[in-house]
Amino acid sequence: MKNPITGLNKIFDNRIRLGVMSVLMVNEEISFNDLKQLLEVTDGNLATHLVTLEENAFIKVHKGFVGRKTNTTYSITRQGEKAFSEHVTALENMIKGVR
Amino acid sequence: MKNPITGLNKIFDNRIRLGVMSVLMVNEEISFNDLKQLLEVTDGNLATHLVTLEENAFIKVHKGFVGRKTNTTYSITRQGEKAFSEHVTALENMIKGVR
DNA sequence: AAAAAGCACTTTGTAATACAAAGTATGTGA
DNA sequence: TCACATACTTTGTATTACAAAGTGCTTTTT
Repeated sequence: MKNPITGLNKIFDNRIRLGVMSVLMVNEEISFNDLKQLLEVTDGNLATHLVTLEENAFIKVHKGFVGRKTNTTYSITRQGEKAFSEHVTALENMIKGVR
Repeated sequence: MKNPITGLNKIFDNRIRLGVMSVLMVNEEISFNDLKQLLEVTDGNLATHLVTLEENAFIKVHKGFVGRKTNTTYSITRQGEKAFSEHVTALENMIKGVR
């Protein structure tokens, strides 16, 4: 028998970071506020998790405007896609064993 | 768009507890030592995670012997199967979005 | 023009969590 | 008897997560 949790990325152990990444896999970009509402987190908490993801080069930030209001959006990077995809593969392999 | 991380069980956010559960989904029972080697954790750390799972009634403990040596084994409970299965379903739903 | 509000943070403080290492109880093999 | 194994428990520390409050900038409201 093999260790079922090898290949899981520690960054994605956290559910909020997991949520951010899975949203960004299917949305080209999403705003700070939309993310906040979608994941139901406080802004400070979301901000720190976004910093973690950015420090790992998994996401990138775009500061822009909608009309005259500031609007920061986030998108996934190549590395982010790769890392998340590998994490999901590891999850799939784990699940394969149990289902 | 819906929150992709609803339905995830917080107990299974931790990778070691996730590993224990996924092992117990496919093995009727496993010994403390085998788990320890499989998941590559220290005994103290494993013990605390096993306590957490037991407190949540997700696993149960059997103290026995192999020959004359003590041998503690763990198995999954009905509730444990249900909770883990729901967690995996939530993961699958999340993955469905991204794959 | 002043006040209030929105956005996207940053800072601060605290609570929870994770973990290694050391200690313990019980029993075994040499 | 002495060292070793099992399965913990205890202790201490480091890391993490989080809410709440504060900040700087801009816009909208009055």
